[in-house]
Amino acid sequence: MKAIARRDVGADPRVRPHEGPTRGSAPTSRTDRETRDRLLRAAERLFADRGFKDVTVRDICRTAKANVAAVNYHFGDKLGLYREVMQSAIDRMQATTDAARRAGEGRSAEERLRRFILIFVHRFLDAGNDAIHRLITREVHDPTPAVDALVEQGVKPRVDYLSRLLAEIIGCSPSDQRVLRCLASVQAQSVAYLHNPIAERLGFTIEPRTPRQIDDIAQHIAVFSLAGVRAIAAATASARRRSGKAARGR
Amino acid sequence: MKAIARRDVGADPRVRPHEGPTRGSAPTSRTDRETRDRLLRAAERLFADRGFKDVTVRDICRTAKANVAAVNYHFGDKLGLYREVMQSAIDRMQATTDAARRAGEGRSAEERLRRFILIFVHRFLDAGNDAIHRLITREVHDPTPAVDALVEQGVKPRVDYLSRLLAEIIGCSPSDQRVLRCLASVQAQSVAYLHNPIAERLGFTIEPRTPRQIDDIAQHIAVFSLAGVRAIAAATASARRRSGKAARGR
DNA sequence: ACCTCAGTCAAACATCTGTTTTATACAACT
DNA sequence: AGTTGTATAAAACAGATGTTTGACTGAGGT
Repeated sequence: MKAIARRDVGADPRVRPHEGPTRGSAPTSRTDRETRDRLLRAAERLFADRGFKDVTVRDICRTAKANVAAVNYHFGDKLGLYREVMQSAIDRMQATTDAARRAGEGRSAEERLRRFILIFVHRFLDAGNDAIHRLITREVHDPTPAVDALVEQGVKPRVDYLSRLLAEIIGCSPSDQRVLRCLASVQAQSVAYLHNPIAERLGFTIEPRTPRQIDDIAQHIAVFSLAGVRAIAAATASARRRSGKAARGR
Repeated sequence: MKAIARRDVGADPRVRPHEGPTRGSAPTSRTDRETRDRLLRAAERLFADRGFKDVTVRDICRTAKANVAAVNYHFGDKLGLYREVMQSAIDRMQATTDAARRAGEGRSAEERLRRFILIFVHRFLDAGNDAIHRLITREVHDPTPAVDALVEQGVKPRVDYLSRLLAEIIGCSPSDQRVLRCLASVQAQSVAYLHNPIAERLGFTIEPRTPRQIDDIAQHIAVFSLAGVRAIAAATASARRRSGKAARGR
Protein backbone atom coordinates (compact mmCIF):
# COMPACT_ATOMS: atom_id res chain seq x y z
CA MET A 1 0.00 0.00 0.00
CA LYS A 2 2.70 2.39 0.90
CA ALA A 3 4.71 1.38 -2.12
CA ILE A 4 1.70 1.97 -4.32
CA ALA A 5 1.05 5.35 -2.80
CA ARG A 6 4.65 6.35 -3.38
CA ARG A 7 4.59 5.20 -6.96
CA ASP A 8 1.42 7.22 -7.59
CA VAL A 9 3.06 10.31 -6.26
CA GLY A 10 6.00 9.74 -8.53
CA ALA A 11 3.74 9.39 -11.53
CA ASP A 12 1.85 12.58 -10.81
CA PRO A 13 4.03 15.09 -9.03
CA ARG A 14 1.16 17.50 -8.47
CA VAL A 15 -0.28 15.16 -5.86
CA ARG A 16 2.67 15.73 -3.52
CA PRO A 17 1.81 17.16 -0.09
CA HIS A 18 3.57 20.46 -0.58
CA GLU A 19 5.20 20.37 -3.98
CA GLY A 20 7.76 22.67 -2.51
CA PRO A 21 6.92 25.97 -0.88
CA THR A 22 3.74 27.06 -2.63
CA ARG A 23 3.37 26.14 -6.28
CA GLY A 24 4.47 28.09 -9.27
CA SER A 25 6.48 31.23 -8.69
CA ALA A 26 4.74 32.69 -5.65
CA PRO A 27 7.03 34.65 -3.33
CA THR A 28 7.41 31.54 -1.10
CA SER A 29 6.10 33.45 1.85
CA ARG A 30 8.87 35.02 3.89
CA THR A 31 12.59 35.10 4.51
CA ASP A 32 12.94 31.42 3.77
CA ARG A 33 14.33 30.05 0.56
CA GLU A 34 17.65 30.19 2.30
CA THR A 35 17.64 26.45 2.84
CA ARG A 36 16.56 25.89 -0.72
CA ASP A 37 19.45 27.92 -2.05
CA ARG A 38 21.95 26.24 0.20
CA LEU A 39 20.72 22.90 -1.07
CA LEU A 40 21.11 24.02 -4.66
CA ARG A 41 24.61 25.28 -4.13
CA ALA A 42 25.72 22.18 -2.25
CA ALA A 43 24.10 19.91 -4.81
CA GLU A 44 25.75 21.61 -7.77
CA ARG A 45 29.18 21.07 -6.35
CA LEU A 46 28.61 17.54 -5.14
CA PHE A 47 26.85 16.36 -8.29
CA ALA A 48 29.67 17.83 -10.36
CA ASP A 49 32.29 16.15 -8.20
CA ARG A 50 30.79 12.71 -8.00
CA GLY A 51 27.79 12.37 -10.30
CA PHE A 52 24.10 11.90 -9.61
CA LYS A 53 24.14 8.39 -8.22
CA ASP A 54 27.29 8.69 -6.12
CA VAL A 55 25.93 11.58 -4.11
CA THR A 56 23.46 10.83 -1.35
CA VAL A 57 20.79 13.21 -0.19
CA ARG A 58 22.42 12.89 3.20
CA ASP A 59 25.67 14.23 1.74
CA ILE A 60 23.85 17.17 0.23
CA CYS A 61 21.89 17.95 3.36
CA ARG A 62 24.95 17.66 5.56
CA THR A 63 26.86 20.07 3.31
CA ALA A 64 23.93 22.45 3.18
CA LYS A 65 23.32 22.13 6.92
CA ALA A 66 19.75 21.03 6.35
CA ASN A 67 17.63 18.12 7.47
CA VAL A 68 17.50 14.91 5.43
CA ALA A 69 13.89 15.55 4.54
CA ALA A 70 14.70 18.98 3.12
CA VAL A 71 15.44 17.69 -0.38
CA ASN A 72 12.13 15.90 -0.64
CA TYR A 73 10.27 18.83 0.80
CA HIS A 74 11.72 21.47 -1.49
CA PHE A 75 12.26 19.49 -4.69
CA GLY A 76 9.95 16.50 -4.46
CA ASP A 77 12.77 14.02 -4.73
CA LYS A 78 16.48 13.75 -5.40
CA LEU A 79 15.94 13.83 -9.15
CA GLY A 80 13.88 17.01 -8.86
CA LEU A 81 16.82 18.71 -7.17
CA TYR A 82 19.17 17.40 -9.83
CA ARG A 83 16.92 18.65 -12.62
CA GLU A 84 16.92 22.12 -11.15
CA VAL A 85 20.71 22.13 -10.85
CA MET A 86 21.01 20.88 -14.40
CA GLN A 87 18.58 23.49 -15.69
CA SER A 88 20.75 26.28 -14.38
CA ALA A 89 23.71 24.62 -16.08
CA ILE A 90 21.76 24.45 -19.34
CA ASP A 91 20.81 28.10 -19.07
CA ARG A 92 24.43 29.12 -18.68
CA MET A 93 25.40 26.87 -21.57
CA GLN A 94 22.85 28.64 -23.77
CA ALA A 95 24.18 31.99 -22.64
CA THR A 96 27.68 30.94 -23.65
CA THR A 97 26.52 29.79 -27.07
CA ASP A 98 24.71 33.09 -27.62
CA ALA A 99 27.64 35.21 -26.47
CA ALA A 100 30.13 33.26 -28.58
CA ARG A 101 27.82 33.55 -31.56
CA ARG A 102 27.26 37.29 -31.15
CA ALA A 103 30.99 37.90 -30.89
CA GLY A 104 31.39 37.09 -34.58
CA GLU A 105 28.37 38.88 -36.06
CA GLY A 106 29.13 40.57 -39.34
CA ARG A 107 32.50 38.85 -39.78
CA SER A 108 33.80 36.30 -42.24
CA ALA A 109 33.03 32.65 -41.58
CA GLU A 110 36.55 31.84 -40.44
CA GLU A 111 36.67 34.84 -38.15
CA ARG A 112 33.29 33.89 -36.70
CA LEU A 113 34.66 30.45 -35.89
CA ARG A 114 37.80 31.89 -34.38
CA ARG A 115 35.85 34.23 -32.14
CA PHE A 116 33.40 31.53 -31.19
CA ILE A 117 36.23 29.32 -30.04
CA LEU A 118 37.93 32.09 -28.07
CA ILE A 119 34.80 33.14 -26.21
CA PHE A 120 33.71 29.58 -25.71
CA VAL A 121 37.01 28.34 -24.28
CA HIS A 122 37.25 31.29 -21.94
CA ARG A 123 33.85 30.55 -20.47
CA PHE A 124 34.41 26.83 -20.53
CA LEU A 125 37.60 27.06 -18.48
CA ASP A 126 36.50 29.88 -16.22
CA ALA A 127 36.83 28.60 -12.67
CA GLY A 128 33.31 29.77 -11.85
CA ASN A 129 31.86 27.51 -14.53
CA ASP A 130 33.90 24.47 -13.70
CA ALA A 131 31.13 22.70 -11.80
CA ILE A 132 28.49 23.02 -14.48
CA HIS A 133 30.79 21.79 -17.19
CA ARG A 134 31.83 18.75 -15.25
CA LEU A 135 28.13 18.22 -14.67
CA ILE A 136 27.39 18.38 -18.37
CA THR A 137 30.31 16.14 -19.24
CA ARG A 138 28.93 13.56 -16.85
CA GLU A 139 25.64 13.48 -18.73
CA VAL A 140 27.55 12.45 -21.82
CA HIS A 141 28.82 9.27 -20.25
CA ASP A 142 26.24 8.63 -17.55
CA PRO A 143 22.96 10.10 -18.68
CA THR A 144 20.18 10.77 -16.22
CA PRO A 145 16.55 11.55 -17.11
CA ALA A 146 17.69 15.18 -17.31
CA VAL A 147 19.68 14.47 -20.46
CA ASP A 148 16.75 15.31 -22.74
CA ALA A 149 16.54 18.90 -21.59
CA LEU A 150 20.30 19.20 -21.97
CA VAL A 151 20.29 17.96 -25.53
CA GLU A 152 17.30 19.97 -26.67
CA GLN A 153 18.11 23.29 -25.01
CA GLY A 154 21.85 23.15 -24.56
CA VAL A 155 23.50 20.97 -27.16
CA LYS A 156 21.28 21.32 -30.20
CA PRO A 157 21.43 25.12 -30.54
CA ARG A 158 25.22 25.04 -30.37
CA VAL A 159 25.52 22.14 -32.80
CA ASP A 160 23.17 23.85 -35.25
CA TYR A 161 25.11 27.10 -35.21
CA LEU A 162 28.51 25.47 -35.53
CA SER A 163 27.30 23.13 -38.26
CA ARG A 164 26.13 25.97 -40.44
CA LEU A 165 29.31 27.87 -39.75
CA LEU A 166 31.62 24.95 -40.57
CA ALA A 167 29.61 24.09 -43.67
CA GLU A 168 30.15 27.63 -44.89
CA ILE A 169 33.89 27.44 -44.29
CA ILE A 170 34.29 24.04 -45.91
CA GLY A 171 31.87 24.91 -48.67
CA CYS A 172 29.42 22.07 -48.39
CA SER A 173 26.03 21.16 -46.95
CA PRO A 174 25.62 21.30 -43.14
CA SER A 175 24.64 17.63 -43.30
CA ASP A 176 27.95 16.67 -44.89
CA GLN A 177 29.89 14.24 -42.75
CA ARG A 178 32.95 16.44 -42.79
CA VAL A 179 31.01 19.11 -40.93
CA LEU A 180 30.19 16.75 -38.10
CA ARG A 181 33.76 15.56 -37.86
CA CYS A 182 35.18 19.04 -37.74
CA LEU A 183 32.57 19.93 -35.15
CA ALA A 184 33.72 16.99 -33.07
CA SER A 185 37.36 17.93 -33.50
CA VAL A 186 36.77 21.52 -32.45
CA GLN A 187 34.58 20.85 -29.44
CA ALA A 188 36.48 17.81 -28.19
CA GLN A 189 39.68 19.73 -27.63
CA SER A 190 38.23 21.88 -24.87
CA VAL A 191 37.02 18.91 -22.87
CA ALA A 192 40.60 17.76 -22.45
CA TYR A 193 41.24 20.77 -20.23
CA LEU A 194 38.51 20.17 -17.67
CA HIS A 195 40.02 19.26 -14.37
CA ASN A 196 40.31 15.51 -14.07
CA PRO A 197 42.29 13.24 -11.81
CA ILE A 198 44.41 11.65 -14.53
CA ALA A 199 45.70 14.93 -15.90
CA GLU A 200 46.51 16.02 -12.38
CA ARG A 201 48.32 12.77 -11.67
CA LEU A 202 50.45 13.40 -14.76
CA GLY A 203 51.46 16.80 -13.45
CA PHE A 204 49.41 18.89 -15.87
CA THR A 205 46.96 21.56 -14.71
CA ILE A 206 48.47 23.66 -11.97
CA GLU A 207 45.07 24.05 -10.32
CA PRO A 208 43.33 27.38 -10.54
CA ARG A 209 44.41 28.57 -13.96
CA THR A 210 45.46 32.14 -14.46
CA PRO A 211 43.57 34.21 -17.05
CA ARG A 212 46.83 34.18 -19.00
CA GLN A 213 46.90 30.39 -19.13
CA ILE A 214 43.27 30.21 -20.18
CA ASP A 215 43.95 32.68 -22.95
CA ASP A 216 46.93 30.65 -24.14
CA ILE A 217 44.80 27.54 -24.30
CA ALA A 218 42.06 29.38 -26.16
CA GLN A 219 44.54 30.69 -28.69
CA HIS A 220 46.00 27.24 -29.12
CA ILE A 221 42.64 25.63 -29.80
CA ALA A 222 41.68 28.42 -32.19
CA VAL A 223 44.89 28.20 -34.21
CA PHE A 224 44.89 24.42 -34.22
CA SER A 225 41.24 24.18 -35.21
CA LEU A 226 41.31 26.82 -37.93
CA ALA A 227 44.24 25.07 -39.56
CA GLY A 228 42.52 21.71 -39.17
CA VAL A 229 39.29 22.85 -40.77
CA ARG A 230 41.16 24.52 -43.62
CA ALA A 231 43.08 21.32 -44.23
CA ILE A 232 39.89 19.28 -44.34
CA ALA A 233 38.36 21.73 -46.79
CA ALA A 234 41.51 21.74 -48.91
CA ALA A 235 41.90 17.97 -48.88
CA THR A 236 38.42 17.39 -50.22
CA ALA A 237 38.74 20.26 -52.68
CA SER A 238 41.95 18.88 -54.15
CA ALA A 239 40.43 15.41 -54.14
CA ARG A 240 37.49 16.68 -56.12
CA ARG A 241 39.88 18.34 -58.50
CA ARG A 242 41.44 15.00 -59.39
CA SER A 243 38.02 13.35 -59.54
CA GLY A 244 38.79 10.34 -57.33
CA LYS A 245 38.24 9.56 -53.67
CA ALA A 246 39.92 11.01 -50.62
CA ALA A 247 43.26 12.75 -50.95
CA ARG A 248 44.83 11.25 -47.91
CA GLY A 249 48.40 10.86 -46.78
CA ARG A 250 51.49 12.55 -48.11
CA MET B 1 32.76 -7.69 16.36
CA LYS B 2 31.84 -8.91 12.94
CA ALA B 3 32.43 -5.47 11.52
CA ILE B 4 35.89 -5.48 13.04
CA ALA B 5 36.65 -8.91 11.68
CA ARG B 6 35.61 -7.84 8.22
CA ARG B 7 37.69 -4.70 8.38
CA ASP B 8 40.72 -6.77 9.38
CA VAL B 9 40.25 -9.01 6.38
CA GLY B 10 40.00 -5.97 4.16
CA ALA B 11 43.23 -4.58 5.54
CA ASP B 12 45.16 -7.80 5.02
CA PRO B 13 43.82 -9.76 2.03
CA ARG B 14 46.14 -12.66 2.69
CA VAL B 15 43.97 -13.64 5.63
CA ARG B 16 41.07 -14.52 3.34
CA PRO B 17 39.88 -18.13 3.48
CA HIS B 18 40.70 -19.06 -0.07
CA GLU B 19 42.31 -16.08 -1.71
CA GLY B 20 40.90 -17.47 -4.92
CA PRO B 21 41.55 -20.95 -6.22
CA THR B 22 45.10 -21.65 -5.05
CA ARG B 23 47.48 -18.72 -4.92
CA GLY B 24 49.80 -17.49 -7.59
CA SER B 25 49.54 -19.09 -11.00
CA ALA B 26 48.96 -22.73 -10.12
CA PRO B 27 46.84 -24.64 -12.64
CA THR B 28 43.77 -24.04 -10.45
CA SER B 29 43.11 -27.74 -10.24
CA ARG B 30 40.78 -29.01 -12.93
CA THR B 31 38.33 -27.99 -15.61
CA ASP B 32 37.09 -25.09 -13.54
CA ARG B 33 38.06 -21.51 -14.19
CA GLU B 34 35.01 -21.43 -16.40
CA THR B 35 33.09 -19.48 -13.80
CA ARG B 36 36.00 -17.16 -13.31
CA ASP B 37 36.16 -16.38 -17.01
CA ARG B 38 32.43 -15.87 -17.28
CA LEU B 39 32.64 -13.40 -14.42
CA LEU B 40 35.45 -11.52 -16.10
CA ARG B 41 33.60 -11.26 -19.38
CA ALA B 42 30.35 -10.18 -17.77
CA ALA B 43 32.15 -7.68 -15.55
CA GLU B 44 34.03 -6.07 -18.43
CA ARG B 45 30.84 -5.33 -20.29
CA LEU B 46 28.85 -4.21 -17.29
CA PHE B 47 31.60 -2.03 -15.82
CA ALA B 48 32.09 -0.41 -19.22
CA ASP B 49 28.37 0.21 -19.59
CA ARG B 50 27.63 1.61 -16.16
CA GLY B 51 30.86 2.17 -14.21
CA PHE B 52 32.24 0.52 -11.11
CA LYS B 53 29.78 1.78 -8.54
CA ASP B 54 26.64 1.43 -10.63
CA VAL B 55 27.16 -2.27 -11.22
CA THR B 56 26.24 -4.65 -8.42
CA VAL B 57 27.94 -7.98 -7.85
CA ARG B 58 24.48 -9.43 -8.20
CA ASP B 59 24.23 -7.96 -11.69
CA ILE B 60 27.55 -9.49 -12.63
CA CYS B 61 26.75 -12.88 -11.17
CA ARG B 62 23.32 -12.95 -12.78
CA THR B 63 24.86 -12.15 -16.16
CA ALA B 64 27.61 -14.73 -15.66
CA LYS B 65 25.13 -17.29 -14.32
CA ALA B 66 27.11 -17.64 -11.11
CA ASN B 67 26.29 -17.42 -7.45
CA VAL B 68 26.48 -14.12 -5.57
CA ALA B 69 29.43 -15.36 -3.57
CA ALA B 70 31.43 -16.22 -6.67
CA VAL B 71 32.97 -12.77 -7.00
CA ASN B 72 34.28 -12.79 -3.44
CA TYR B 73 35.52 -16.31 -3.80
CA HIS B 74 37.43 -15.82 -7.02
CA PHE B 75 38.57 -12.22 -6.69
CA GLY B 76 38.48 -11.42 -3.01
CA ASP B 77 36.04 -8.59 -3.45
CA LYS B 78 34.32 -6.49 -6.06
CA LEU B 79 37.32 -4.22 -6.42
CA GLY B 80 39.60 -7.20 -7.01
CA LEU B 81 37.44 -8.24 -9.95
CA TYR B 82 37.47 -4.71 -11.25
CA ARG B 83 41.25 -4.48 -10.97
CA GLU B 84 41.63 -7.62 -13.03
CA VAL B 85 39.28 -6.34 -15.71
CA MET B 86 41.12 -3.04 -15.77
CA GLN B 87 44.49 -4.73 -16.02
CA SER B 88 43.47 -6.49 -19.21
CA ALA B 89 42.31 -3.14 -20.55
CA ILE B 90 45.67 -1.60 -19.66
CA ASP B 91 47.51 -4.43 -21.38
CA ARG B 92 45.57 -3.88 -24.58
CA MET B 93 46.17 -0.15 -24.31
CA GLN B 94 49.91 -0.78 -24.10
CA ALA B 95 49.72 -3.09 -27.08
CA THR B 96 48.01 -0.35 -29.08
CA THR B 97 50.64 2.19 -28.13
CA ASP B 98 53.42 -0.19 -29.16
CA ALA B 99 51.77 -1.12 -32.45
CA ALA B 100 51.08 2.51 -33.33
CA ARG B 101 54.63 3.41 -32.45
CA ARG B 102 56.17 0.60 -34.48
CA ALA B 103 54.11 1.54 -37.53
CA GLY B 104 56.20 4.66 -37.98
CA GLU B 105 59.67 3.36 -37.28
CA GLY B 106 62.28 4.82 -39.58
CA ARG B 107 59.98 7.52 -40.94
CA SER B 108 59.98 11.28 -40.63
CA ALA B 109 58.44 12.79 -37.50
CA GLU B 110 55.30 13.94 -39.27
CA GLU B 111 54.84 10.60 -40.93
CA ARG B 112 55.31 8.85 -37.58
CA LEU B 113 52.56 11.01 -36.11
CA ARG B 114 50.29 10.35 -39.05
CA ARG B 115 50.74 6.60 -38.78
CA PHE B 116 50.38 6.66 -35.03
CA ILE B 117 47.03 8.40 -35.36
CA LEU B 118 45.79 6.04 -38.05
CA ILE B 119 46.68 2.88 -36.15
CA PHE B 120 45.50 4.31 -32.90
CA VAL B 121 42.11 5.45 -34.16
CA HIS B 122 41.47 2.13 -35.85
CA ARG B 123 42.08 0.24 -32.65
CA PHE B 124 40.29 2.81 -30.58
CA LEU B 125 37.10 2.58 -32.62
CA ASP B 126 37.24 -1.15 -33.31
CA ALA B 127 34.01 -2.62 -31.98
CA GLY B 128 35.92 -5.30 -30.10
CA ASN B 129 37.74 -2.69 -28.06
CA ASP B 130 34.73 -0.54 -27.34
CA ALA B 131 34.26 -1.85 -23.80
CA ILE B 132 37.81 -1.30 -22.62
CA HIS B 133 37.93 2.22 -23.98
CA ARG B 134 34.71 3.19 -22.29
CA LEU B 135 36.19 1.65 -19.16
CA ILE B 136 39.33 3.76 -19.45
CA THR B 137 37.37 6.90 -20.21
CA ARG B 138 35.38 6.32 -17.05
CA GLU B 139 38.55 6.33 -14.99
CA VAL B 140 39.25 9.82 -16.26
CA HIS B 141 36.11 11.26 -14.75
CA ASP B 142 35.39 8.77 -11.95
CA PRO B 143 38.65 7.31 -10.77
CA THR B 144 38.74 4.12 -8.75
CA PRO B 145 41.76 2.79 -6.83
CA ALA B 146 42.74 1.14 -10.12
CA VAL B 147 43.56 4.48 -11.68
CA ASP B 148 47.20 4.34 -10.57
CA ALA B 149 47.98 1.26 -12.61
CA LEU B 150 46.24 2.82 -15.59
CA VAL B 151 48.28 5.99 -15.43
CA GLU B 152 51.62 4.31 -14.84
CA GLN B 153 51.33 1.47 -17.33
CA GLY B 154 48.80 2.75 -19.84
CA VAL B 155 48.84 6.50 -20.07
CA LYS B 156 52.43 7.45 -19.28
CA PRO B 157 54.13 5.39 -22.01
CA ARG B 158 51.81 6.84 -24.63
CA VAL B 159 52.20 10.40 -23.39
CA ASP B 160 55.98 10.03 -23.32
CA TYR B 161 56.18 8.78 -26.87
CA LEU B 162 53.80 11.37 -28.27
CA SER B 163 55.49 14.16 -26.36
CA ARG B 164 58.87 13.39 -27.86
CA LEU B 165 57.33 13.03 -31.29
CA LEU B 166 55.43 16.31 -31.13
CA ALA B 167 58.44 18.13 -29.72
CA GLU B 168 60.43 16.97 -32.71
CA ILE B 169 57.78 18.20 -35.14
CA ILE B 170 57.33 21.55 -33.46
CA GLY B 171 61.04 21.90 -32.86
CA CYS B 172 61.09 22.50 -29.14
CA SER B 173 61.62 20.74 -25.82
CA PRO B 174 59.21 17.91 -24.88
CA SER B 175 58.39 19.90 -21.75
CA ASP B 176 57.26 22.91 -23.80
CA GLN B 177 53.63 23.75 -23.13
CA ARG B 178 52.82 23.63 -26.81
CA VAL B 179 53.68 19.94 -26.84
CA LEU B 180 51.17 19.15 -24.13
CA ARG B 181 48.48 21.20 -25.85
CA CYS B 182 48.99 19.52 -29.19
CA LEU B 183 48.97 16.18 -27.43
CA ALA B 184 45.65 17.07 -25.87
CA SER B 185 44.25 18.25 -29.18
CA VAL B 186 45.28 15.08 -30.98
CA GLN B 187 44.11 12.58 -28.38
CA ALA B 188 40.92 14.39 -27.45
CA GLN B 189 39.48 14.11 -30.92
CA SER B 190 39.18 10.34 -30.80
CA VAL B 191 37.26 10.34 -27.57
CA ALA B 192 34.45 12.22 -29.26
CA TYR B 193 33.70 9.13 -31.33
CA LEU B 194 33.19 6.68 -28.51
CA HIS B 195 29.60 5.64 -28.35
CA ASN B 196 27.72 7.89 -25.98
CA PRO B 197 24.03 8.56 -25.45
CA ILE B 198 24.13 12.23 -26.40
CA ALA B 199 25.71 11.65 -29.79
CA GLU B 200 23.16 8.96 -30.44
CA ARG B 201 20.31 11.24 -29.42
CA LEU B 202 21.56 13.78 -31.94
CA GLY B 203 21.44 11.20 -34.70
CA PHE B 204 25.18 10.69 -35.09
CA THR B 205 26.81 7.26 -34.92
CA ILE B 206 24.83 4.71 -36.84
CA GLU B 207 25.77 1.97 -34.37
CA PRO B 208 28.26 -0.65 -35.39
CA ARG B 209 30.57 1.35 -37.62
CA THR B 210 31.77 -0.11 -40.86
CA PRO B 211 35.53 -0.42 -41.42
CA ARG B 212 35.05 2.21 -44.09
CA GLN B 213 33.58 4.67 -41.62
CA ILE B 214 36.33 4.05 -39.11
CA ASP B 215 38.92 4.66 -41.78
CA ASP B 216 37.24 7.90 -42.78
CA ILE B 217 37.32 9.08 -39.20
CA ALA B 218 40.96 8.09 -38.82
CA GLN B 219 41.88 9.98 -41.97
CA HIS B 220 39.96 12.99 -40.79
CA ILE B 221 41.71 13.09 -37.43
CA ALA B 222 45.10 12.59 -39.07
CA VAL B 223 44.62 15.38 -41.61
CA PHE B 224 43.08 17.73 -39.07
CA SER B 225 45.79 17.07 -36.49
CA LEU B 226 48.76 17.30 -38.82
CA ALA B 227 47.54 20.64 -40.05
CA GLY B 228 46.89 21.78 -36.52
CA VAL B 229 50.33 20.84 -35.26
CA ARG B 230 51.99 22.47 -38.26
CA ALA B 231 50.03 25.64 -37.62
CA ILE B 232 51.11 25.71 -33.98
CA ALA B 233 54.72 25.22 -35.00
CA ALA B 234 54.44 27.89 -37.69
CA ALA B 235 52.63 30.38 -35.45
CA THR B 236 55.34 30.27 -32.81
CA ALA B 237 58.08 30.30 -35.44
CA SER B 238 56.75 33.38 -37.14
CA ALA B 239 56.05 34.95 -33.77
CA ARG B 240 59.66 34.43 -32.82
CA ARG B 241 60.69 35.93 -36.11
CA ARG B 242 58.97 39.19 -35.30
CA SER B 243 59.88 38.96 -31.65
CA GLY B 244 56.38 39.77 -30.33
CA LYS B 245 53.48 37.62 -29.21
CA ALA B 246 51.30 35.14 -31.10
CA ALA B 247 50.76 35.26 -34.86
CA ARG B 248 47.12 34.35 -34.83
CA GLY B 249 44.27 34.42 -37.34
CA ARG B 250 45.02 37.13 -39.95
C1' DA C 1 37.17 -46.23 2.95
C1' DC C 2 38.71 -41.74 4.47
C1' DC C 3 40.37 -37.21 4.14
C1' DT C 4 41.26 -32.78 1.92
C1' DC C 5 40.13 -29.01 -0.54
C1' DA C 6 38.44 -26.15 -4.43
C1' DG C 7 34.08 -24.72 -6.00
C1' DT C 8 29.21 -23.66 -5.63
C1' DC C 9 25.03 -22.34 -3.38
C1' DA C 10 21.24 -20.38 -0.39
C1' DA C 11 20.61 -17.72 3.41
C1' DA C 12 21.84 -14.33 6.49
C1' DC C 13 24.12 -9.88 8.00
C1' DA C 14 25.23 -5.19 8.45
C1' DT C 15 25.12 -1.08 6.28
C1' DC C 16 23.58 2.45 3.29
C1' DT C 17 20.06 5.16 0.88
C1' DG C 18 15.76 7.50 -0.86
C1' DT C 19 11.68 8.44 1.02
C1' DT C 20 7.83 8.93 4.35
C1' DT C 21 5.84 9.83 8.68
C1' DT C 22 4.89 12.33 12.74
C1' DA C 23 5.56 16.17 15.47
C1' DT C 24 6.79 20.91 16.39
C1' DA C 25 7.59 25.92 15.65
C1' DC C 26 6.34 30.04 13.68
C1' DA C 27 4.13 33.58 10.96
C1' DA C 28 -0.01 35.43 8.71
C1' DC C 29 -4.69 35.86 8.46
C1' DT C 30 -9.73 35.52 10.33
C1' DA D 1 -7.72 33.03 20.28
C1' DG D 2 -7.94 30.04 16.62
C1' DT D 3 -6.88 28.42 12.03
C1' DT D 4 -4.00 27.68 8.22
C1' DG D 5 0.06 26.84 5.74
C1' DT D 6 5.13 26.77 5.49
C1' DA D 7 9.43 25.08 7.12
C1' DT D 8 12.25 22.07 9.82
C1' DA D 9 13.53 18.05 12.61
C1' DA D 10 13.98 13.19 14.37
C1' DA D 11 12.72 8.75 13.68
C1' DA D 12 11.30 5.07 11.04
C1' DC D 13 10.70 2.30 6.67
C1' DA D 14 11.65 -0.42 2.74
C1' DG D 15 14.68 -1.82 -0.50
C1' DA D 16 19.23 -2.55 -2.24
C1' DT D 17 24.09 -3.91 -1.76
C1' DG D 18 28.81 -5.89 -0.48
C1' DT D 19 30.17 -9.44 2.15
C1' DT D 20 30.16 -13.57 5.18
C1' DT D 21 28.60 -17.95 6.79
C1' DG D 22 27.67 -22.75 6.82
C1' DA D 23 26.40 -26.64 4.19
C1' DC D 24 26.99 -29.54 0.26
C1' DT D 25 29.33 -31.69 -3.89
C1' DG D 26 32.75 -34.05 -6.28
C1' DA D 27 37.41 -35.07 -7.68
C1' DG D 28 42.14 -36.58 -6.18
C1' DG D 29 45.27 -38.49 -2.92
C1' DT D 30 46.37 -41.64 0.96
